[in-house]
Amino acid sequence: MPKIVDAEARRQEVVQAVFRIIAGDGLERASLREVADEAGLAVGSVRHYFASSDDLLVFSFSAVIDRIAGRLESALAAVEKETPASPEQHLAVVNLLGQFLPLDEELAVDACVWMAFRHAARIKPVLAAEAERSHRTVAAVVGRLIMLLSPGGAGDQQTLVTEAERLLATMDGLCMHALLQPEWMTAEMCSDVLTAHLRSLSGVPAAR
Amino acid sequence: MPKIVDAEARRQEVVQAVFRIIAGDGLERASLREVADEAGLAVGSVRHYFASSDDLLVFSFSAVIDRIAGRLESALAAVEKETPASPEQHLAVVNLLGQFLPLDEELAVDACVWMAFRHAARIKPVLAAEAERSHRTVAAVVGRLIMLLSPGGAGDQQTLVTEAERLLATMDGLCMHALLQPEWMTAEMCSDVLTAHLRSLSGVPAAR
DNA sequence: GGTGTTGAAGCACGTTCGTGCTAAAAACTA
DNA sequence: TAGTTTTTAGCACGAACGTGCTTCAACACC
Repeated sequence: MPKIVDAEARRQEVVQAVFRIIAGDGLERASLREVADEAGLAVGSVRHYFASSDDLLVFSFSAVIDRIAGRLESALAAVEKETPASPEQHLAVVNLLGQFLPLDEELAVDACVWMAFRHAARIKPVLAAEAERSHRTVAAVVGRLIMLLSPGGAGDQQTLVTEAERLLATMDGLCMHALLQPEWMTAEMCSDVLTAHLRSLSGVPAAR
Repeated sequence: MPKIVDAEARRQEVVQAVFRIIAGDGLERASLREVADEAGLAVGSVRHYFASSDDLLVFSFSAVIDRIAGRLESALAAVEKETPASPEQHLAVVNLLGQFLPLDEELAVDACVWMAFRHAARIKPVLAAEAERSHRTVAAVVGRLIMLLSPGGAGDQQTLVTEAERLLATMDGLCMHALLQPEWMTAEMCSDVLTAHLRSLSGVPAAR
């Protein structure tokens, strides 16, 4: 049998190297040679775990989606535990939405990588399936959140979908600005915008 | 003197070729050879008008910013002509915000190119200055729009800035989704989200 | 203890990239 | 017509890329 090596752990190490490279130098720099260097391995070793460069990228994309989705769903569970319209629920909602933003180093790396892959997927067909999974997963979480925040759970179905898409767009825009214009879009500004949106949101279903 | 060639027009043709390549195959494919092919020129010819590859990219970035800024400012002037809170003004506002979205072929190409350059600017320092100019210019337009929509022009200064950033983030998020998930974010969905946001916006300053 | 499977490493090939440089072609001036 | 300057075209070089294929060392099992 082989050398004692946990193949799955090794793959995760390589993926972490991919993340660091994308966050620091962009996705186009995530070549096999660069990744191998960053992971402290030889090119042949990386290729032993990933059949091709595309394989490595798709696997990394999938990994970052799983990380983000995991955070979002556990945060959503925390929201569901709180009683509706309570201050505790509001805090849980802010915490959930904060998972989208690059508020600490780990979140920033994931956000960078996530954005890079989603944009790359527009061009590279191999990434398209994962990009769609990413969108579906995150949209589902935001959709459930909107349902929870909608008073009584009633409300027009169409309005709920629209509000979910609106919240999702705002969060993606905030994340983008925080990544690209960090000196303008500070953490405080993010927080202000977020609370303003939540306030605007709670009013809309009632006005219908 | 030279061959009868309008140098500025020739540069614009090359820039158009850059736009087509970025929109179709991504920014990393916008190499000198590809651009020259797309423009129907030789590599040497392109290099005659642009000192380096970076030069070409920076010039193209600047060009797309000017195009977008021009559209926005003329649309903003149209908004300013209408009487506040009138249906005509509302239409003009929707038209202005529609300039952000890939609603037709030309707007889609510009949006693609704009997004690609802004994200590339995070990595490539040569693009940073133009990226900041882009952000400043667009933020100024959106800021003036928020001022126009704020009843009486009064309202807390901080609130206005927050609302401007919120609108900008939402528009960028909408644009992004329309580019990356066109099957989910249709033109109709864009319109719905946009009107929902405008409704939420008009309520906030009054509630303060 | 021998043996075979597997992780790790590296070479070689063809392609593409940016760029410095040279030379032909074209068009206006004298 | 001869000369000058701009435009166009192309070659050559070094670097980086993905990938097929080979080689070496290490460990588990019979």
